[in-house]
Amino acid sequence: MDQTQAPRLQPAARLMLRESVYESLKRLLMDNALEPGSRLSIDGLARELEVSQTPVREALFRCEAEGLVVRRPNAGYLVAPLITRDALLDLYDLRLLLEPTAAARAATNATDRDRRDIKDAVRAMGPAVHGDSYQAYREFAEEDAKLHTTIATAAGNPLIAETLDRLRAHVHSYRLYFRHGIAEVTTTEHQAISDRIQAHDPPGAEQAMRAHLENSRTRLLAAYDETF
Amino acid sequence: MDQTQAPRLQPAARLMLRESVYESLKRLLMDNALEPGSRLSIDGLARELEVSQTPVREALFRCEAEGLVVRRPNAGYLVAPLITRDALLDLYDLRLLLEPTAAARAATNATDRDRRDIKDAVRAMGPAVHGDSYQAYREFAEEDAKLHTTIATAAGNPLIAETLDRLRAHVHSYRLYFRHGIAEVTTTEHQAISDRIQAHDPPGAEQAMRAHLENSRTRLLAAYDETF
DNA sequence: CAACCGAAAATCGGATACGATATTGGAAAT
DNA sequence: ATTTCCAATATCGTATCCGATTTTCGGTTG
Repeated sequence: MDQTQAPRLQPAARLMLRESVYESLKRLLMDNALEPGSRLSIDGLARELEVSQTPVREALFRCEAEGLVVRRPNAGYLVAPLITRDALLDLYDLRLLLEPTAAARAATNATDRDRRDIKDAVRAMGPAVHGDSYQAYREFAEEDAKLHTTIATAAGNPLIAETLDRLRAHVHSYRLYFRHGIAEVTTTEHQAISDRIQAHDPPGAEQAMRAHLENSRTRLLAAYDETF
Repeated sequence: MDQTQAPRLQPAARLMLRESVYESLKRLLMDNALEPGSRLSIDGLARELEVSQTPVREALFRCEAEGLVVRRPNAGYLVAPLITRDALLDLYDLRLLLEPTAAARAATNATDRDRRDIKDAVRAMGPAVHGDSYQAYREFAEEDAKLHTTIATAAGNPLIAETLDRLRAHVHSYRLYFRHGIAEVTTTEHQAISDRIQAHDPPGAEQAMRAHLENSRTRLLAAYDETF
């Protein structure tokens, strides 16, 4: 019964190692633990995370597809730079095409379950602002993303929700606010959207969402311009 | 100077092997050379394409992200099933949210270069219909995708063009038409869109694009219902 | 002193082999 | 005919090696 093999700290963790590496990397990136523009060496990450290179490469591959890192052929990966001002405007432009419509549809199509989820998501965001730490804002950003996703899902076309998720708007704003400092948070705008959806008021929901996005864009641009 | 090494047929093809594997796989999938739902073994593909497993795994990873294949954890990959009728409706729903607006914007924002590209793309689609083969329709589908991308790009917000590309609408319709038989092709609708953009007529372009998408949806649904 | 050049070091893309684990398909048994 | 069990097979991750390219760094030159 003696172990002739070298002892394994993690005996072949069958829990989808590539996923956990991806999550670890994403967290490192989102928390700005890695400076935008700095290099990401494959086996450096492998050593740091104590896994082999295979799952690291797959995680980087995925992050590249999501725009979190950029690849230079035969020269490794870099942490993706912060979103530019122009790209930020494009992002909100697209959101303004999709989300007000989604909110209006949610006001008619949402199931009771959907409406409850939306109400819960708004309520969950109140306490998240308490702490002054980055961690607190991070939680807020995640809750915010969840609310918008819930509304888009309630609209009835899953493709719209997927498309919005893919924009990772909350990642960009989080990374910006991280540099600028904690932003004030407006629960009232979210409350207004939820109210109009609960009231089965499509035009109201659409308008509330549009106003929220436009205000959000203004706040984020102000943060951007103050930082740079 | 004698080569003690075994001769290499492709001396370390530095042309990004993962890319070419991805392209090969995508072509196999699009041409329905692989039945939807059938299994895709990693080293089976590796042997067939005469590469090692490493680039195959990365190509499959990418195809999974694009929805061309589906993965069952610890049990390999399957060729993704054809799009469902509901998903087809969702797809056109989203396109109708984005593309008419994009066409209207293109009518105002397009540069001279953009307008020329659009004109060329429409012109290129005339001859492509000639052959009766699948190959001919494949070329048409690619040209069609290019036209829509060009218009979206001319609208000025690259994020919109990316979003539309990611839907891979032409892949879905190609795979459907492949099963159903060759569909007739309407160049007149494309011509109308191009005309309105060339004439700097935003409402006209928007309307022409909307009509085109609605007709396209009708045609594709008819093909779908006849097939199943 | 700055700019350029070339060799060494680091790193990437890929190949290959191997172990552990999970799935699968078929034979045996109820 | 349905269930159980087992062997074959495939995936996922590890470890290691290789050629090619990129980067870095030191030295030479204008």
